[in-house]
Amino acid sequence: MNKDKSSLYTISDLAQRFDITTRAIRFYESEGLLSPEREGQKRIYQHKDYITLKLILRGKRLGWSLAESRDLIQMYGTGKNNQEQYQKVLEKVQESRDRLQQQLHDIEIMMVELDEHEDRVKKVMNKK
Amino acid sequence: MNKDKSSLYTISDLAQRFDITTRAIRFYESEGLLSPEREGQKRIYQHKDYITLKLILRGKRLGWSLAESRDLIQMYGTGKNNQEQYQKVLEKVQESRDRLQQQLHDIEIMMVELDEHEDRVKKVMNKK
DNA sequence: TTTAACGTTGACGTAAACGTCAACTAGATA
DNA sequence: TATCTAGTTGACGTTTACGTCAACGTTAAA
Repeated sequence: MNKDKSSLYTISDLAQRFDITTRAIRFYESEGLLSPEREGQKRIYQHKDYITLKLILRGKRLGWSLAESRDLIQMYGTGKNNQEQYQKVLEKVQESRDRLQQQLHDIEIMMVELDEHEDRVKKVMNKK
Repeated sequence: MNKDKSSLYTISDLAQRFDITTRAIRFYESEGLLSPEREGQKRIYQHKDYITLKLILRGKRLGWSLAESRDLIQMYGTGKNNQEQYQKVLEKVQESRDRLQQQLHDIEIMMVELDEHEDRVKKVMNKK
């Protein structure tokens, strides 16, 4: 296991890589999702922080709140076998899957209805 | 075409059917998504309003803003061939589809990683 | 040594989608 | 007639996830 220099980032490094603002990154820290090292007063981020940010943003895409993502991150972070926390995360994942299922259904219907609408409009236009 | 009495609803009728509050329904009206008839000062909803509410809630599930759903609803409402509006809606639908694709990918990875995490935790426990 | 570039900590502002509460009205019922 | 039960219109409050200053501290280059 080697400590690779390339796995050190400044806050703006990370902001660029993930296309978010430094403000957002600091906010995630204030919410307990990140806890970077310091060098003086400056934050220094390591590869694990990079991974955490990936988890945060993935959670966001799935509609998770930051508090919910925090649970997931803590679970990975401790490495302990916190069964309760694990179950909570599993439930969240299941919820997300169900929501996705519903959304797939919604989108399907919406497209059918849009097609039908197009057909109706075209028919009306031909009558003229 | 018959005007069915059963297709008339009070605001709390609709609230019950869709499991939302009357406040929400009034809010949708104030945002220009609904425009029910009045009987005195009371709102009377018809079947088309029921349909509109269905569109609103489906939009919400897909992460659309009320303003976005309003475009969709207006499009259906006018019955006119507003090509520009139609294109805007189509784009929105496409966006939703893309987002869903990404989410499906995210969920898949998340589940794999949870599995891996479980395995690691179990291995550590067996070592003891 | 001054000026950039980058970083830090408050603190207040913002947007969307309602929730909550107050004050009022109208119709139905005891 | 008194009291429910629903409904109505403001108006202000709430939550989440940051955006946007302001004021200040390093560090490095000109």
